[in-house]
Amino acid sequence: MPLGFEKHDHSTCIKDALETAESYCASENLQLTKTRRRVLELLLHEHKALGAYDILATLSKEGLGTQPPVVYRALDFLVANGFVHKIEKLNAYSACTHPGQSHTPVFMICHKCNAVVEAQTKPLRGFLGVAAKAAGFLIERTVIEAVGLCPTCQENTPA
Amino acid sequence: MPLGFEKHDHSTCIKDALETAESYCASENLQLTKTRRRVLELLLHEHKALGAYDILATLSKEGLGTQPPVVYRALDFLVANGFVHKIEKLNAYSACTHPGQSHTPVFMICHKCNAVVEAQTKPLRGFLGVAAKAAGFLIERTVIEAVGLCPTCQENTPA
DNA sequence: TATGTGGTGTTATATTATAACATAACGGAT
DNA sequence: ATCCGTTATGTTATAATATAACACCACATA
Repeated sequence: MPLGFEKHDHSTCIKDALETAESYCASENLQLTKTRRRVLELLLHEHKALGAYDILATLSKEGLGTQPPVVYRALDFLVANGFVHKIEKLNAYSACTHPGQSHTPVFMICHKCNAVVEAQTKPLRGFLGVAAKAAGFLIERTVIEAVGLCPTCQENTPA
Repeated sequence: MPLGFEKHDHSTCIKDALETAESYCASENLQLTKTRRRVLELLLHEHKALGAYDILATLSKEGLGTQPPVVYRALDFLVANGFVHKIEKLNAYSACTHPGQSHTPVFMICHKCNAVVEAQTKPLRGFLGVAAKAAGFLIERTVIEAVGLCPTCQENTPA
């Protein structure tokens, strides 16, 4: 399965993700406005997480707004609708690479190059569910993040 | 297994945890100074996460320091040595309830009453490890947090 | 045309965290 | 005993992240 640290045709993956977002918004009567679309695009261009203020700096240059609420509103929309995830460990945001699929995302964060890859691990949800059930806890959302070294940075950082 | 939302003898669990911390520090030549000890104590008194500035407010009343670095330094020490965990989702801190045991902690966070319970789920580490291995990723730390409703709040919040 | 809903613009502020530099306390090597 | 490295504390200032609150606008529809 495509787990993400490999090279790939990036322009295609951006285009696909934008199209998916557009058609989903159309079907759900959601407005993918100029600023929202641009924020999603900026995040799709990276395989790393961007801070809200990094994004705001770009929006600002492009005349799309200068104040924090501009970017936080766009991010709220994108997160609420599953196009973007917040990486809690980094207080930063990353485009969803499995849009449309309901999922319990797992993020692998390289602390050297800051790459962020979103993996799918269905069994994980099951195990968390079992632990939660034993405690009588009702899970609504999960945050699962692993911090470490991506394959490339392991090679360049020999033990 | 004791998963934590049940009632228990709280004064005993605080005392035990402090003693464990003390003997560990003694054996490792770590200094559990007055402020560090007090911060750990404050966190042990709660089964919820406290923000750094909440803790600082108490320290300040007690004459243990008034500036942010005071509490962040104490928290850094306690986190680095495994006595306290940071709850990333809340930007807050919670005393470790399994001190001394090497573990991949899983937190269940009630968004109604703010209770935080730390569970142990060994299999989870395994599954994350498998996913990471498939991606060639080397895990160093993990953040696993579930947000939802604790048993008590489920009862008081009928569907 | 009135009214509700959702989106934007803007000012101000809250919350969380760290940089940087000075001082102190202690232990071991010379 | 003094020098020096290490660790901890005190303090000022500021950085980084996030939200409250209110005014305005556009559009749909009753």
